Amino acid sequence: MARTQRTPFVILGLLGLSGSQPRSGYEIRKAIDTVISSIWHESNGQIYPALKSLSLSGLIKVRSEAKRGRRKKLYAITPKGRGQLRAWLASPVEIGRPREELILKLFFGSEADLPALVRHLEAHRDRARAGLEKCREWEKGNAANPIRYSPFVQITLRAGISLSEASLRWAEESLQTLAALPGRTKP
Amino acid sequence: MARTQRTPFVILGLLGLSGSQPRSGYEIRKAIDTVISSIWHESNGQIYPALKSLSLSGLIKVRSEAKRGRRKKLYAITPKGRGQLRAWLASPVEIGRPREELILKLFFGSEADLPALVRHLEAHRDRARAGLEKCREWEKGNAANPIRYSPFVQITLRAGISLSEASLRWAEESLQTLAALPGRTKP
DNA sequence: TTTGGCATGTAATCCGTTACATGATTAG
DNA sequence: CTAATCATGTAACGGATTACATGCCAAA
Repeated sequence: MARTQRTPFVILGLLGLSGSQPRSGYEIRKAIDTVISSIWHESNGQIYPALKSLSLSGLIKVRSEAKRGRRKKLYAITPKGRGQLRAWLASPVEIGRPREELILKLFFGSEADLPALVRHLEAHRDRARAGLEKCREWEKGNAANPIRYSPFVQITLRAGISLSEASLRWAEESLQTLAALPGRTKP
Repeated sequence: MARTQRTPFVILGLLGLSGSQPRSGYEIRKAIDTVISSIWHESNGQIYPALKSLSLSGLIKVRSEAKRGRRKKLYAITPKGRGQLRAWLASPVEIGRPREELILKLFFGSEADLPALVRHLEAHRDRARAGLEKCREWEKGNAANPIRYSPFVQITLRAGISLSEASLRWAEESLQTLAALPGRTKP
């Protein structure tokens, strides 16, 4: 079998966050796409089936609600679900196999045209910059707020900052290397 | 459809490397598992079917060889294949959706037990250290060698070093943060 | 009235891994 | 002799994305 499915645990994790009320599938999707968007991604085709199977296993429980005709299913984590979540959180992190397309394209760079590689690196640099900016704002917002993030969330934030910074520096440095290559006129 | 398949291009890239003679599927597999192991991964179930379809499309050509009874198929890139490779190398890098299991587990850290999180971070730190060491040795070997790596390969090396370093620093820093948490006795 | 956000879902399809099958050769 | 390495492949399965289907509500 391939990697064990992680979608259910992301859902359990979000529903288990302290001080979180029951959420609908739609809200779970939104939460993934906003608060943990730079850490994790899930599509509808994963979320809704997972919600169904989690209910069936008794790890979450549903409460249907009709808010002015608009149907809505609110899910909450059960004690059993919280147990499973804790077990997963304690289980070893599964290491993903590397698939670094940018690095691979650079590795084959001798066969490629330079302007394209430059474009790739510029795009990467811009993404790193944007990511870094986002993390820094987050951190600043946290520092200003009397209610601080948990140390755990701060650790994830620091990861984003550290890695974005490294990524950004590397991209800038590499762009300079490419610019200095023979056959390129200096700007 | 999902992401466009990249296996064929990895194969084309390896076969297209300047100064590379025809290789067998087995050798391609080995090359992936050694020289680009920290960048890319492929399994047999991907490689052999890809070789077949690449031959059928005329992007690579086969030459069967029987070396003392042991059958062996040697593949070489064709001009058409090189064209496709160049086109792919120039096409925008497809951004993978984030799936950072370690970061996610830390994010949900309030629900987890601390010793487990510490184990996760230690494992991560060790991996980062090992990766960094490997990159540094590579770089040292290169500096000592009169025939230097291409600037492109050096760029990928620098990426490995930069990111491993950042990863390592972050892990060490985070372990200290966790160690200082209430409920933990200082070592 | 039409656009966009809320809301739930399913089906097709594909990428990729695991696991297995098969067999020759070489080093210990 | 037997274990490891060389060597080529296939089948089953599962995880994940895309794309589509459906419908309500509010605001422009």
